[in-house]
Amino acid sequence: MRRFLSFSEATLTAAGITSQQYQAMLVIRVHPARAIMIRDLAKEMLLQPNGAVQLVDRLAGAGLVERRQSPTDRRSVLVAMTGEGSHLLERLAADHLREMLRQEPLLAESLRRLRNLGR
Amino acid sequence: MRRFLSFSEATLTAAGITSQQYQAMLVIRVHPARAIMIRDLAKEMLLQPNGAVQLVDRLAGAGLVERRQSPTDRRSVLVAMTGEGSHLLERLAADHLREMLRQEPLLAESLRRLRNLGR
DNA sequence: ATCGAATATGTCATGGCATGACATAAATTA
DNA sequence: TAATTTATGTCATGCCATGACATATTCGAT
Repeated sequence: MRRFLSFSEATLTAAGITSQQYQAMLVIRVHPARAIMIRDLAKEMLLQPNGAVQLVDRLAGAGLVERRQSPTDRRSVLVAMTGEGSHLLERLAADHLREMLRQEPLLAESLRRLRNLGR
Repeated sequence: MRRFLSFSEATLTAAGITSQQYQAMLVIRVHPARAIMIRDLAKEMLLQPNGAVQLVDRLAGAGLVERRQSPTDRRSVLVAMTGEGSHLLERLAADHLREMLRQEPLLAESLRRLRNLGR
């Protein structure tokens, strides 16, 4: 697990973003409307809402995400990917899947050993 | 994976330490002499040496770890667990193993799905 | 034996991340 | 309409990690 996370960290650093920013983009991407309220983003990432605000600040500052007005609630903000953000996310997700598949046998073996420990 | 890490985070927060601090203690505990040079700690944790210095600062500040003079090299410092640190580590490691075993079936299932994705 | 390079630790400034405490505006409900 | 709740945001704080740099010690080549 730690090995995979380490690969992930390196890949993301090279792309100029962090793990949290990547996770946030994944959450947005997977969301039905391709846009999400900050409150919901916070919930999915197990953060306090104000932490999510600042995460979105940084993503927006990097041009990967943009804030839109909600048509139904003037309090809330919808966060959506920019073209640049989408493009980057696709590339990174593909890299991650490839690496995950590459390391899958090793992880399976660790899991087998763990299972034996439990007996 | 994220679910387990989330459990880990909560457990560690309740104990008043962070993930990095826990990892560092594990590395020290596993080391042959039960003591480690800061340089080697940095290597194992994939950090820059100066980052490890500050991590040890915080652990020492919390009384979980202590610095000792190396008998062979006056430049270097040996970091070892205190009694308090050892005690805490044992407890946390047991909690983690228990939870890992509890979530093992779920992880195995995810791995199966991943393997199918690869075909 | 000594001088220069390499090594080990440490300091400082910076930036991302996350929290708690608090503030503001808009929506809900009583 | 008044009180409450909700959504976002600001501020101060602390951990984490980095790059740039400093100091002390050791090692190696001459």
